[in-house]
Amino acid sequence: MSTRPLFHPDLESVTIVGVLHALADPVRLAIVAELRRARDGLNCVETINRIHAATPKSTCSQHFQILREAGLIRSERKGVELSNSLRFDEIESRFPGLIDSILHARDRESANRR
Amino acid sequence: MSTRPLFHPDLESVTIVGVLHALADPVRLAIVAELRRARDGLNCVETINRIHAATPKSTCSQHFQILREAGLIRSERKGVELSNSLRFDEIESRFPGLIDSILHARDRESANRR
DNA sequence: CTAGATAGTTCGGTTTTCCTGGACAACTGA
DNA sequence: TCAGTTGTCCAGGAAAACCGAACTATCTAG
Repeated sequence: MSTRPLFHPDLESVTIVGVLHALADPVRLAIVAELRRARDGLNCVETINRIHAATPKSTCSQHFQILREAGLIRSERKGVELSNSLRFDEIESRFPGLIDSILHARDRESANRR
Repeated sequence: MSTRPLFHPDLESVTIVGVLHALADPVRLAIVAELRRARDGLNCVETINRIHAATPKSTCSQHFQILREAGLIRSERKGVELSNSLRFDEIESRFPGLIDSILHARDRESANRR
């Protein structure tokens, strides 16, 4: 793993278009849903396992990078792994209700499919 | 203008990922914001004028197509033009609160920029 | 300390998607 | 019939996504 510092935009430079783009992918949306549910940070592998996605490592790495640079998640190095968590309170203060209304919409869709 | 029929997905096959992808573009998001505000259908040129976008015609045509095929707007031919309107009530019944929370987030962002 | 295993990243090539100018089709009004 | 307007289609080039393979960094067992 590289030791290059992880870039996290500050809240003011988080954009809706960036957020929507980051969420406009089934895997990334599932990652965010999972991180929303989780109490503590989750590493990438664990997150991907939980959402039952068979996505190649390099693609996952990219997905997390996109989420991070959109300002949706925060990733801290913990030894070999990253501890990823949703920047929920921050996003909530900038765009109240946004995340949950999107996640709620996703839940409704999968509920309908059954 | 072609006379080929315009495809509109029915409500059940509208997906959040599709919706988010359609909205993850500044021009398309502005179009939706404008159509949300408008009482009646707006044609493409008029819509683009109102949002002050200097976007080439062919690109606009594609933007409207993407919004239409994501299920967000309905377009009816009225002579030489299209009358575009937001499928607000439908989307609202499938994904309650989604559209407005996204548009609200967009408003907040542009309010902050001033 | 070394070997092996694990977590992520980087690189390069392929595929896919996006953007746009230019030609075109359909309608309208003069 | 002709000019102007609205929108679509097409084809290219540009940009972004995807993914295998090689690599780095860290941890653990022996």
